[in-house]
Amino acid sequence: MLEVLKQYIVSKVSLSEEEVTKILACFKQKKLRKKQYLLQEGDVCHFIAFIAKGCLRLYRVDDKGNDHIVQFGFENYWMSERESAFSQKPTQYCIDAIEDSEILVCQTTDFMRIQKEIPAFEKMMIDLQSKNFGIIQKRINSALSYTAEEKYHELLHFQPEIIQRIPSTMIAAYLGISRETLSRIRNQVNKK
Amino acid sequence: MLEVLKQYIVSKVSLSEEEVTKILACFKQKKLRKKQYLLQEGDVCHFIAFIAKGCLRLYRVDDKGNDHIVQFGFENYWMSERESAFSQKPTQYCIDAIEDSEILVCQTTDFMRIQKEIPAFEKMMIDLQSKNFGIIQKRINSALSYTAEEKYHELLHFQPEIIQRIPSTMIAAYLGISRETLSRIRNQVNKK
DNA sequence: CGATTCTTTGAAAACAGTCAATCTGTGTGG
DNA sequence: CCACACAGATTGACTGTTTTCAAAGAATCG
Repeated sequence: MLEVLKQYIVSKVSLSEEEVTKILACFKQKKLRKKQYLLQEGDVCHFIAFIAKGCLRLYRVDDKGNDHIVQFGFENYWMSERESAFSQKPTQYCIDAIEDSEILVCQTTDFMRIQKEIPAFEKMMIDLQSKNFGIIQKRINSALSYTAEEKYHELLHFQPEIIQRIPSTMIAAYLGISRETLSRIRNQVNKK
Repeated sequence: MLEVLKQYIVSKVSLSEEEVTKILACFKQKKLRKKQYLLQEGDVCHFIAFIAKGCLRLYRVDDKGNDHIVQFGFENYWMSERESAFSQKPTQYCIDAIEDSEILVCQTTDFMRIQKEIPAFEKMMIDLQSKNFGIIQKRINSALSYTAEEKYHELLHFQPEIIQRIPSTMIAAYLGISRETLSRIRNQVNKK
């Protein structure tokens, strides 16, 4: 399972064998069953996780009990709640597994340390974060400007993996529309 | 004008006089007239700017010509289009001044350099970014889950400065609702 | 002061949400 | 292997919200 992370790292940056080993040493394997929590509202997030297999979600539950999904994570994605991890304050979000998953977990403190020790690794993470920033900006944009149908088509076009793998209730919670509306849109699309 | 940035920095981290001078040396003053662009769609963003006075917006124009505002920036805020700045690719966003403004501009390359040279400064920026991440996550959440009226109330509560300073057309573009709807909501609120 | 831009208001139409009922598929236990 | 229960997905009718369009009113700037 560590092998997946190793492959991921060497594909992104060139590091010595030694450095790679040092990085991998900070991670612990963990298996998550479907629906199992990795982080719950009120916890402080002390980790960053790499997804070797499966898929997770980061979401928030509102007063009425509805959840709103901020982000999905699949194989080769990182998952964390940065706000809490940096501020060391309790989070308002949850993370759980959508499928049985295998992840590699690193404590925030260790993660900061290896970033400092291995600048190339730090650079990789900074690049990733700025890319992420772009994605999240795009997401704000589409949430603000698109109709339900347009949101669905955007997803179909840019993240078809989500549509294939994720149950539709969750897709609705990700797009900010009701299950029923999503269902109707799907039907229309299929008829065409 | 550099004084504003200096005050900002020393209030956040403790640095030697020398280090502060080194940082300030990377910034150039620039005045922006109201409506003047700092970044246009298609440009590559090579800078990060500190707002000493005034206010700016980061936004995107869609196919129909409507703009959608991702972010406002006031005094003591940083403004940049990170995605483009990191990837060195043309941006899809615009930045312009909402009021006559005074900003301090630093080239991305210089900025990266001083971050490396002065770790405390880097830490300050990383902290800031994670805080920013939290804000942006909250923004996704409210865009997905709130009605127009709830969005307005949230703004009134958490960012009253925006309501006081920004013309309402732009507030609507920020909340993802039409000007007319915003106008009606304002009226209802005033009557109560 | 005139011109332009921004804001408000009304009425109709489009859109999406809610509720309730039905349908589908999956897995479980008898 | 079947019957049943359960969760998820679909459908229809209705309701409520938001947009759109058009027109009028207010504010701002040169």
